[in-house]
Amino acid sequence: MSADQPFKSQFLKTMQERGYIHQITHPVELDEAASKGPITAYIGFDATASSLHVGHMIQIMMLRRLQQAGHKPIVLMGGGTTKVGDPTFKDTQRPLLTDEQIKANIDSMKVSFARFLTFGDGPTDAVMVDNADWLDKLGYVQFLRDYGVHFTINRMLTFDSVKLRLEREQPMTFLEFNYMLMQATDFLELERTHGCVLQMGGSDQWGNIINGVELIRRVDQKPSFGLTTPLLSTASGQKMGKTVGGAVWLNADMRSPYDYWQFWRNTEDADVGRFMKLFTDLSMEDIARYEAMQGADINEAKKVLANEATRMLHGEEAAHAAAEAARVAFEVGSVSGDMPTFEIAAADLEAGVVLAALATDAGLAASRGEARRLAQGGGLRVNDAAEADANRTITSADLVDGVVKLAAGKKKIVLVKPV
RNA sequence: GGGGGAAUGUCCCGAGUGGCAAAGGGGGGGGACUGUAAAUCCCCUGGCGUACGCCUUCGCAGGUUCGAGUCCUGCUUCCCCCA
Repeated sequence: MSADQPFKSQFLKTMQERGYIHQITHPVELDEAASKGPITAYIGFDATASSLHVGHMIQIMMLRRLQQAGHKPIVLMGGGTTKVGDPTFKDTQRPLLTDEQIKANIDSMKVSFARFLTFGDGPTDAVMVDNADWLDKLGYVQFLRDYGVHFTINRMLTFDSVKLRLEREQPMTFLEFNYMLMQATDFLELERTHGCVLQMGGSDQWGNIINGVELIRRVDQKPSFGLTTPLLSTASGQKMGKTVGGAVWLNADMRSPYDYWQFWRNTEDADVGRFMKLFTDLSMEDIARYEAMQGADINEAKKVLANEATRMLHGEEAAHAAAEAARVAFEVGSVSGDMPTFEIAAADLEAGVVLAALATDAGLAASRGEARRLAQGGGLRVNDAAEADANRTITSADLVDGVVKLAAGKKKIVLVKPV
């Protein structure tokens, strides 16, 4: 964990210099193991949504670094744990997902993983597993006898996740309390079936990861390791990952490559270097050059960051198109076909549509009232002209080059196209 | 089992005297300034309607009242104390 003694293994060296490491259970031993030969490591992902989002990127990138350094990554999908439902959000009882939904989610997420990892049967090829495969089969009594004996309540109560809850006098259910045991058995299972020796995750997972390490040591008398990443926030203290218009999904059908590019383009100055290290494959030397940029020049670095990040996820072509669309939109002030579009029946447009309704349907506002407020505040623009009256009708007379350009604020742009 | 508290604008925290679309934050959105950044300042933040307006909201279900987030009854969930 300390930066004082340099790591020997390529993997940890990279991890450290690029800023992925927050804590490691046994840094020296892990370094030793990783420098001797290929090791296997895993990260767990929930299957609650049909797409991963940028918040998952740091984890995905860790697995990528692992594979790049000649080791074997395992993607653990929480098919089993998702079935129970994450109890952390106790306020809103989230509707439980069906087996089919979970399966569909996993399939859908796999697409994104495949952009960053090479899957297959080779020694360093990534594999994907689903903890439903073993959690579903657990017998309660058997589970208690096999694993329950290795956990003391005394210790479990010392974990931050539990302690915080108790201090705030918030309820913690027994189910939730058992969660850490289930996660620990995941690690044990992977250690036995795949020879997995390392679990990685966000810093909030530290306690859970330790439990797994501990369990393996007690049950199988084998060493294993845990590594966590720092909590990612922007330089100004915001939680990383949100943007105008909600979650930044990785799947192209949920968030366009254009939006994804925009997300990275809007990175804060102070974060550019850090994000480049974490989210691109650029060399440390290149990054150092970009990091040195000052003032407005740093915008060039942001473009590079956006290009690289988008290229990895959506491919070279999509990245180019997104960059070009952005250039046209912001630097030329014109329109480009790669901007998000909203299709409307030509007949409807011919007849005329109330602007507030159109802006709402096109996704620029959540309701007509919001569109009205937006217009009154001067944030709604039609063909680049601010329009304070959201009640005016938009007709085919407003078409410019075959589209009506609607914008909410400076960055949310939608082209309305008659079909 | 007994006693005492709590649930508020469906993003979160949180004030609330019988007249309340309901204080104040945070978060979010927009504008100004800039560099598609940060910081700062200003505006907005339940839905529908062009509008006097209508509708829906304060755990759930009833009741008192011209009128209830506010009073009464029952229920649900959570917290604390006693057993």
